[in-house]
Amino acid sequence: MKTITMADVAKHAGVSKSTVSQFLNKRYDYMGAETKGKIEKAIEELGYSPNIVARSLKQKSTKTIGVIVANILHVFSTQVIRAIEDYCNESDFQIIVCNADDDPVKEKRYIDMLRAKQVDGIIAFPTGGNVELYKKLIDAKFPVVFMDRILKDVQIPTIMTDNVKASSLAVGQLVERGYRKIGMISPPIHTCVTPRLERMDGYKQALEKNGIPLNPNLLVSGELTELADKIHNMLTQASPPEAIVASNDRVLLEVLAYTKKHHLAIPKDIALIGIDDVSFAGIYTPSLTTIAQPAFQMGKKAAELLLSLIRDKSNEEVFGIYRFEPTLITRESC
Amino acid sequence: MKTITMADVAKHAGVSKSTVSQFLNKRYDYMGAETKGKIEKAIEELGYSPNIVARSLKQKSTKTIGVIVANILHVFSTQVIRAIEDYCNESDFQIIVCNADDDPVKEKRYIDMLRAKQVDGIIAFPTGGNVELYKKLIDAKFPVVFMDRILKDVQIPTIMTDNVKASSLAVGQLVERGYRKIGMISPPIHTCVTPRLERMDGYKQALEKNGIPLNPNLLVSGELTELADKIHNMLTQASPPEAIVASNDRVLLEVLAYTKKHHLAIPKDIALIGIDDVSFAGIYTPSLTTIAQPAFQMGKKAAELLLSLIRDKSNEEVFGIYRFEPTLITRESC
DNA sequence: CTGAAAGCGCTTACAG
DNA sequence: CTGAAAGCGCTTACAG
Repeated sequence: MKTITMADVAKHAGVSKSTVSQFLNKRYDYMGAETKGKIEKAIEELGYSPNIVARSLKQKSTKTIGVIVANILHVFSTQVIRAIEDYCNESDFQIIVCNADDDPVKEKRYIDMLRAKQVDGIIAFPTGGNVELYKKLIDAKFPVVFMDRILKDVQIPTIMTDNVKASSLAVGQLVERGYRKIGMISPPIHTCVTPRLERMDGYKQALEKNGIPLNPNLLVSGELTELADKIHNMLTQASPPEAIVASNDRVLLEVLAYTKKHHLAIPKDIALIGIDDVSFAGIYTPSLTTIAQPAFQMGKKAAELLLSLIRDKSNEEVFGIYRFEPTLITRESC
Repeated sequence: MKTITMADVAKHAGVSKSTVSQFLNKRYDYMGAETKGKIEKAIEELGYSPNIVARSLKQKSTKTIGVIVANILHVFSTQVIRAIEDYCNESDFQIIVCNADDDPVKEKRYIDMLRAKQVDGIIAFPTGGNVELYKKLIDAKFPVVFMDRILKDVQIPTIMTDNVKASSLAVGQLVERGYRKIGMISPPIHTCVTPRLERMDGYKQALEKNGIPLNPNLLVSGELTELADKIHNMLTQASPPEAIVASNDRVLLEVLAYTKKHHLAIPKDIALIGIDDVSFAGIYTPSLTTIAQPAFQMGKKAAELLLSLIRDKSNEEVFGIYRFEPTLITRESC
């Protein structure tokens, strides 16, 4: 199976390679109708399809972007990827997906690999462990957009949920329902995972705004595996919370596992609101009140920004943090 | 920012491009230690990283594969992709993800694009609408592996859940629990979506094996949007089922929405088992008995087969259908 | 042990 | 309106 190239088409059509190339790139300006016809026919007959790798080498653009997520298994990442893919597809870009697993070493390997493959840009959920590398990328005017994590002192457009708002929506809803003793459960608070931090901050601010003093005993964070114990301690203390904000979907699952195991009625024994609108929120009993992140809009925006940066690498206007509003979905759990 | 090339490294190290290339490809056989040192130093000093596009053009291998799924939002697809990515990562392959949305036109566009980009192979959840195209690919010895769908008369290795077994596991469990009037609810039955067909067949076979006559009134299939009505009709007929097999996760969600809305107790009013182990199966009340598909193993196998096909394109031994055993996870819903 | 040369399949000024 | 030529950044026989 000899692969057929532009040279073959040119010979078959009786024109030069240049002319075929012009044709393929739709530079018809001065092309004779007859020439066009001959080339079309030759392409058809030979079943020619251009080699984009060769074009990429010459044009120094691969029409491909890299997307580095922490883990494609997370629903939020999946939705973001889907939105990016849809947007890119319209512009004839492809995406290479990488799972960095929150490991800076893997992240660096992927970045190097993507650059070696000459991708035109990268959208990343940065781990926080490669600040210097990202700085080099900006120095080289390599287009990058961040998603869901803020890195200090790095001039890169960043797409974020308004996490403070998310918490404030959650606390606000609980307060409105008459709860005052409101706990929060979060994954481990590392400085690099911005949403966790911001949601915690937002929780504190919202309490204050509602005139509720912060009670450290109602605040729990820890690895998923140790959360069950910590939840138990929190709920069995002298003055337990009447309501809980679950900081994300995985925490919510832990809380639900706990309430099920201990036969706690929601919202009678403990009211509940979760950040992330999980798939089963509507069919759970009771149905779960949640805060939804606009993942699709966020993914689309990330793709938009990246492609605009790819088109104009020195467009500094795009820098900054883009906040997307979460929404409250009221159901029965609080 | 001039990008630095192999020629720059060669000049800087005082050797030829060929020698640098040998070095990069670890063909150290006859290379002097001194030469090696000079090149290493030059690469280091210049911060050189090879252009893989150029290499790909010459070597006719991009170390990239395409993965065409119906929809990355489906949990099963996500898990398969994750497994593929993990496996490819070990072999220094990258994956380009495409969503064909069960649309043959989109599927064809993606296949053409991936080939133009010179990917080394494709893993696809085929729509069934591009049989001729796939046949051409095999004729051209282009490596392809199918996932989750069987296309007749196409010589392509195909990874499948043993769907008949999945249904038989489900029906078996219900029978063991004492149910005889067992219904099944399925998405629309199109011939091209193999799992639906096979699960339906498996259901029928399992009934027969258990000496239960098939009752067409206990068999429902339809679009997700019309399922609520159809479920209603099924459950309010003269002789309704005592137990239901939900053919996949999305159907299960519909059933659950229905039972919640109509305050049906599970399993008292209606017992339930779902194919696909949904994330909330354990924390639902009652917890849900499910049949799990080994998505990760399946994804890994697909990647294995594809890479082996890429290494040896005429390896016909790999053709055939690979069946993976689903497992019963017993919980409380039946 | 290392280098000169050709070539992968395109694109792009430039000449005519 | 079309073609010859150079070049993108590598790899790979081959010669020495």
